[in-house]
Amino acid sequence: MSPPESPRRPTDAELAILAVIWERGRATVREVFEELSASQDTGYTTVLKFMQIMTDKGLLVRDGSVRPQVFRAAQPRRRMQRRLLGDLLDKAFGGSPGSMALQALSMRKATPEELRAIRSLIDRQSSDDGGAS
Amino acid sequence: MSPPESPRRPTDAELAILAVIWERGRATVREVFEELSASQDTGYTTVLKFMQIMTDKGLLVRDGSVRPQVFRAAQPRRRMQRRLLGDLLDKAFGGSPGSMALQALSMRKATPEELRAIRSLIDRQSSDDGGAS
DNA sequence: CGGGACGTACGAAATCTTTCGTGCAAACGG
DNA sequence: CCGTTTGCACGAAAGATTTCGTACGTCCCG
Repeated sequence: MSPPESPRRPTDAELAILAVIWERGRATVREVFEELSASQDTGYTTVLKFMQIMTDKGLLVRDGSVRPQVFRAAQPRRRMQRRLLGDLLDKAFGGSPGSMALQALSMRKATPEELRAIRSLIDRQSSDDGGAS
Repeated sequence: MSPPESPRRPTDAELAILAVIWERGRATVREVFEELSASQDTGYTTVLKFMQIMTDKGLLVRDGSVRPQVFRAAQPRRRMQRRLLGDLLDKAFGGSPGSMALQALSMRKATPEELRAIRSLIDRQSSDDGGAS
């Protein structure tokens, strides 16, 4: 009925909760609360309320069959990352992924493994281009 | 007085206005309005109001000495991009710039020039990392 | 059994964002 | 000079987000 097909973009507070759940795979309200309250000042019922809202929005899936009910992310982390990145790409980077990637990389150092993966992706895209210089 | 040193993060609507101003360097309310109303349904005074708010927030700088007053971005595009990217990096990518860059690049194809720049940046970081202490 | 701790739902206040309407001043054309 | 158009500021409504208080149910311990 209510849960829409395309979940609305998560707000900041929702994203903080999602981050915890993505990390753990699944979590109870208390688990999320414990983890969040370590870094920020928040109340238990506040977290609970958000998780209820997020379930309504279709961001989370709830299993109410067990006593402390457990929640999971409705969408995999990757898909959400992709969405958020795409939004930002259009809104702030004029649709230029290269500029975005460049700045992401210059912000902090990536792991050698990631660098390797990026290089490989770039090589694939470059060959497409066909440039003997 | 009011204009804080670190301007608050722009909202979606504000970002749309900033995008126009970044593109042009400077703009009047009407110019921004014309450009925005081409793609979305918005009113002139709505745009004006936003630009006033953004000036208060320190996102824009206003020159009221000329008749249609002109606005400029208080911060260069780059700095804002960096900020937004940094936010997203922490909130949705677990602080991993590599993962972020990888997904940005796999979303759309970047220009050869950008690819070249990225490769060069990666090379620099790789050598840094692997080498002697 | 009774009291407390834990879990859940709900409502609503407090804020922030988005959108205009209105009032007024300046500039412009005839 | 007078009516129209353009520009600007302000206030306030409508919507979205964030934050809890409160009420209630269940379960466990003594």
